[in-house]
Amino acid sequence: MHRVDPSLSRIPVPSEELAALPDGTAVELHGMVQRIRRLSWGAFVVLRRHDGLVQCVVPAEAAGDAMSRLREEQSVLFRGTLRKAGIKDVSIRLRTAELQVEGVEFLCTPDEPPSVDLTKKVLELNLDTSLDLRPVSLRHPVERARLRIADALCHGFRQYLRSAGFTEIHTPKICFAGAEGGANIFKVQYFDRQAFLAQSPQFYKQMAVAFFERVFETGPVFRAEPHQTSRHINEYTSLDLEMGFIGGFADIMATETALLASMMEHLRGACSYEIDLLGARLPAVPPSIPAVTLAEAHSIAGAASGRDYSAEPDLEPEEERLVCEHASREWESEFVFVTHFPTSKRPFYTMDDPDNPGTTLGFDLLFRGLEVTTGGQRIHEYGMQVEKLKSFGLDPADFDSYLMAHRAGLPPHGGLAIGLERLTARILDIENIRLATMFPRDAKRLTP
RNA sequence: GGUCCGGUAGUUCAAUGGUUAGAGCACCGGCCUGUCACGUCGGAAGUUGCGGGUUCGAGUCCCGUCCGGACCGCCA
Repeated sequence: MHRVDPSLSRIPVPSEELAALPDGTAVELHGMVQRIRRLSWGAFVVLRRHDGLVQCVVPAEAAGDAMSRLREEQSVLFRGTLRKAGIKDVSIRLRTAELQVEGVEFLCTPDEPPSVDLTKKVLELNLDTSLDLRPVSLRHPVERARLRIADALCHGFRQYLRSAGFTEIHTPKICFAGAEGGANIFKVQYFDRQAFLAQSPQFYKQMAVAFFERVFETGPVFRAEPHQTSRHINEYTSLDLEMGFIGGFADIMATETALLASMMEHLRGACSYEIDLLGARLPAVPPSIPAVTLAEAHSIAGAASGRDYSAEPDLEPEEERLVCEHASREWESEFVFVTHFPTSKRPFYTMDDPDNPGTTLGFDLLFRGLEVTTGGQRIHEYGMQVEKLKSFGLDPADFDSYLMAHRAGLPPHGGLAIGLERLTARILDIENIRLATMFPRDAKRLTP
């Protein structure tokens, strides 16, 4: 037996701390070689570290044959001293100092040069190429910065909800039945039975309301729909929450408003480098996000386009854009809630509005022309839920384990789900949400 | 699933139906150089997605097929 050496648990020094070190401090930096500019006396080597790029000065005499062995995408360990510098390149994170290298250790040299030019300021790849080459293309500073934004949003989501009395849960992704119904569910072989991939943590988070009152989850959900658009993928990250003891569905919208404000504040603080690099324009979350009914949304969109949408049971993508433009112009909000979708268009667990029969206490949140959230108040009474299942043509017996929670009593509750990739894409003004996804899954893409 | 658009070098793109299909970046070699999208000279790099057809001649026109994209349906 031997014990693990605890001193091996080293944390890479953040760039902010490097920037604060006095001139001449001896440091060791590891990383991968992002780009090399060879000069007569040596080379400038831009090192890709965990949190950003740093410029290193490698004199020819620094380490024997190091100059001739240097390659892009090598893993290296540089020993040297920090020196003040004024670096113009905004893709470099540490701009006030550089590493004067005195010793080089090569940890790994790639077998082939990268298949795309990672030294460019912007990786100008076709979407398909970028996705095919994901293990390489994501090494580019701009490409990986998008995922860092998504990470910060996720972190902000967790941080706010934990501070607001929510418990993080982890629900199964292999399920007996789907929450949303319909044919858009992936079947999987589960030993000798058929199971399904979760379309949503809906059932489980509702059950959890009875024991944790407020819960959230960040995890994958799966939709087997053959859609082929810039805003759909078949596996996406759902930022879910569910909360009990609500006074009405407006409580949920109010919670999302505070949540989004907190997430943006966190993002601004955690990702200033990435925000600058990507030229991201963070939205201001108003103290109160405007809300319109579906009927009002149709009327706003109709006035803008001259078309009549009033018979549509749902919002068309064009309407989402028009309503957002209207909200931005007239109400100074890039966010807008749309409420009261028809009963037939919302899942069976959605509560109907007793004051407006045929419509639901559900909402969508539109942001910069795209639906980024769906939420609503759920049915908490057993009898009401059984009746609605039947009216949807479903057999309550198929939902016995779900209805067990209703029979045992549930507080009035509701919740929502934010599409992480969609939110990220709209914040960054990315055309296709696949670029806000590390390894997107769609009808035509299963690798990498 | 429907409609429309596209597929040329590793990559991003050019190329009236008419010489040997070109350019930038990357790559390889030389020169220069505290660079920062470094500069400069040269080199290598192609089954024009695939199959058929029209034509004296097809990257280009036609048909089929494969792959991809946008929009729609559906949804976050």
